[in-house]
Amino acid sequence: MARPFDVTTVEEKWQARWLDEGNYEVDNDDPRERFYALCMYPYPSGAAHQGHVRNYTFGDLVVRYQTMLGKAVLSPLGFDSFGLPAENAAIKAGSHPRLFTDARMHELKKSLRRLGAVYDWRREVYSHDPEYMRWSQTIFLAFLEAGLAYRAEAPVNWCPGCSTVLANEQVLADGTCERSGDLVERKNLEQWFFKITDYAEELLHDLDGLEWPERVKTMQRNWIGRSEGVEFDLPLAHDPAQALRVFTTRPDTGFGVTYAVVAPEHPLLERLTTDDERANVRALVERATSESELERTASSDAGEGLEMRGAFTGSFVINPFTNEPVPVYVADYVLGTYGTGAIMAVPAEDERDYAFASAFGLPIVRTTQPPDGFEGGAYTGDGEHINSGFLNGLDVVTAKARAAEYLAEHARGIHKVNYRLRDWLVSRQRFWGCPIPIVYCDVCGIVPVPEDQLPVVAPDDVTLEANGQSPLATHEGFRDTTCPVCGLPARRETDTMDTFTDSSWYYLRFADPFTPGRAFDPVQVAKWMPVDQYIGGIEHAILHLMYARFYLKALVDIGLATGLPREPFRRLFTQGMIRLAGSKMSKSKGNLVAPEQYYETVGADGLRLFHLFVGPPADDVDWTDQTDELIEGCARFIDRFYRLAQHDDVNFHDGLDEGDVEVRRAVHRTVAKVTEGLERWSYNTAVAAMMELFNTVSKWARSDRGAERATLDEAIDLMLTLLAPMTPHVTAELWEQRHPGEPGVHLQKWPVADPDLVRASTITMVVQVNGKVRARLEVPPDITMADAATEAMEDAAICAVLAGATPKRIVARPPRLVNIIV
RNA sequence: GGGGGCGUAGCCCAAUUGGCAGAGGCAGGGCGCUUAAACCGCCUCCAGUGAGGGUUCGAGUCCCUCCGCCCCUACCA
Repeated sequence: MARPFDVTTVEEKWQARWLDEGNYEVDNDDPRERFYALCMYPYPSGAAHQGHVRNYTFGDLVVRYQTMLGKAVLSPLGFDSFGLPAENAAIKAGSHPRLFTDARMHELKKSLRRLGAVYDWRREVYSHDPEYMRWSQTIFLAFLEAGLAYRAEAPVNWCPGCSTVLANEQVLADGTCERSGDLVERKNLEQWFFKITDYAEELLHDLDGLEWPERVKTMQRNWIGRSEGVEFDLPLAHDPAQALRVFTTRPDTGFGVTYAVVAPEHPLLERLTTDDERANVRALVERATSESELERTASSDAGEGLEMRGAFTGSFVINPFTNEPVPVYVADYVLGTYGTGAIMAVPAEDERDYAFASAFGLPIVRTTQPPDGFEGGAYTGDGEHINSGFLNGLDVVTAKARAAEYLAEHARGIHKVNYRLRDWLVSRQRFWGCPIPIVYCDVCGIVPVPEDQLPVVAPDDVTLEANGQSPLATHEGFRDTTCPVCGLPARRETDTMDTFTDSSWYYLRFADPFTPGRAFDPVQVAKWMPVDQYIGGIEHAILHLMYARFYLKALVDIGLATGLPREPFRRLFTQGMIRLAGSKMSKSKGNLVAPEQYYETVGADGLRLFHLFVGPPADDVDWTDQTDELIEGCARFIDRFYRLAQHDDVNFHDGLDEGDVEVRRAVHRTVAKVTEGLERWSYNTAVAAMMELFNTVSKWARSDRGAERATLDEAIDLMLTLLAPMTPHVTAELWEQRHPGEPGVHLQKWPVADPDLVRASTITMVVQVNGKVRARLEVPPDITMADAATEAMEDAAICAVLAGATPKRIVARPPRLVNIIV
């Protein structure tokens, strides 16, 4: 494509200049109003892909726009540089993850610079920087001291492919690893956990005050999974001094409890099991604990084999409502890790219980009257209680309260809130992560590495193998140490931390990486926090965003972030995914369309404009055969604008006429439209408004009569200003051509539309008769309801249509419309 | 199974939040420029809003039902 300027030369010139000028380096004592704009820092996987381009285009627009509004904008960037891909690649290539990562980071940085995005690079943070690791480890130890980090044996998700433990969040619904796709196994291991569950209620509650997409808030609410109910005792029939403790959200259905179920891991199971049933129970427990989640659920999904998933223990417990004994089963559909690990089963009002009862031939007693015509098994809706003694006749809400009171009196019942959220498992049996700064001493136990010995950094000469062991465990020089307390031989922790720990506090480090001797100075950080606009992918809706929220709350509580707000991200925007042939464009799928090729042809500005223009920023983008044509269309607009700004084919006249004033009106209306578009994330319509204005101005200036000079100058300068955050290179270049020696376009004040010009002198009012458009009138914008009706009725065309008929009703919505009903 | 979102022209998308369905772009067609083509400039074609019903003076927009696609989640008692 022949272009009116050399894209590469112009873009490189300005990229270099922005780096030199340092206009986007802001100090913590900057007197301007503050704005913290943050894009999720990337995992360095090599050159930027279209997802990055989209993300950082939006981010850069926000940074430049807010700066032009006169604010001091904090715009930092760093790299999420620990993680599995680098380690796996290093194993394959026989090199070191650091070499690999550093190269990729360099590449990505270059590629982002090529996009024209501006950052305060003095604040750069990357996870594997020993200086960053020092504070990641300090925070771990602070959590430990505060009781927020603990060690426990737990059944964990073990991925044989990645040879590491995974967090629940990293296991897909089908029981496979989100990364490698391998079937996840269950294993019991001693692991480190963070007590995120201590914050479950606050994490849930504080969502209300955040300007986040509802979708993301809903996902977090579901993940936390708060449920309210009653915990109470089911006394053992053969030994009433002992009881099985259960949790239910439906105490009102107590009269319908026909059996109870304990999880295979339940501590009482052994005692509940009678000799006759022992073999069956053992077989079930064996199967349940060894099978993967996928195998466990496969049978129920197929609707068969449910009888394989449970067994009678031989024992009975007393239903406190009926005082009748009911059998106790063990079944794998009850989870050992939720509630009390045991349930009362009400087949008539719970679908899972219904299916189980049906398979085992257990009685089903309705306690809630289903509506007429209800078909199917369990009825979980509201209704009048039946077969329920003192609860008969009540609705569910009332019956719940009454039943809870009863249980409190007769079965040690207490009101209880349970959460689905589990504590955060942070241990990883991998090399390329931040080492957990702990020493195990036979005498002193778990000993934190003293602060003056931090950071604990992994040695370079480690043999990396995917053999199921922490690579550091095989390195004697690292593993074997002495106890910091007693000096006797001791062993280091050889696991590393989940990389989500790194991204849980990087936004704090960005705000103050300057204060020596600490992770950050809360007083400095408080000048910026919370992040005013956080931008990233929807894929982080649960994990990263939940962990980061937890970290900040915890850091405030333990005194490392005193005075800071308890929520890190005030406003969140999640951009749409780029998809190719229906699936997400990603490196792992190998379906990338590299941005590099477009830098050469349409330039960064062209590609940026495309991402802004293609559709609403929150929507997914389908990359199709036509996409290249759309991108070229964006470049074409830039070229057209460039020529107009250079007065190609433009004619001039002296003295302001009505046509010139109309253009001024259009310009100022566009200022208002674009500003509104940028404020409400409607970048596509903002770009469209620019194109529309361009068409208007171009036709006017290139007509035979031409343009009035000052009007054209104002139009072009304002257009340059409005486009400056979108296509920074070409606007900077043109501004410099037009205003040599003056401050650049990005240092200009964001324009404010002249309200007198925005207001139209007249507006077209539609007159309808019975909803059909019969006339259009030019009326003043502030026409009154009465005048609008009168003018409509007096219009000749309307009179003709009415033909003397008297209107039944006149609906006037001045100045837009009058509808006459006859 | 549960939760959420989306369906407007051949394609990507607008529509003052209940008021004339079309702002912008892509593709297509025509004309001009050109020896010619590309580039460039101008002009132009194209849907009644997935289907059906309801509320309303008025529905793309609100409410039901259905169809199609997408995302999240999944034994949490």
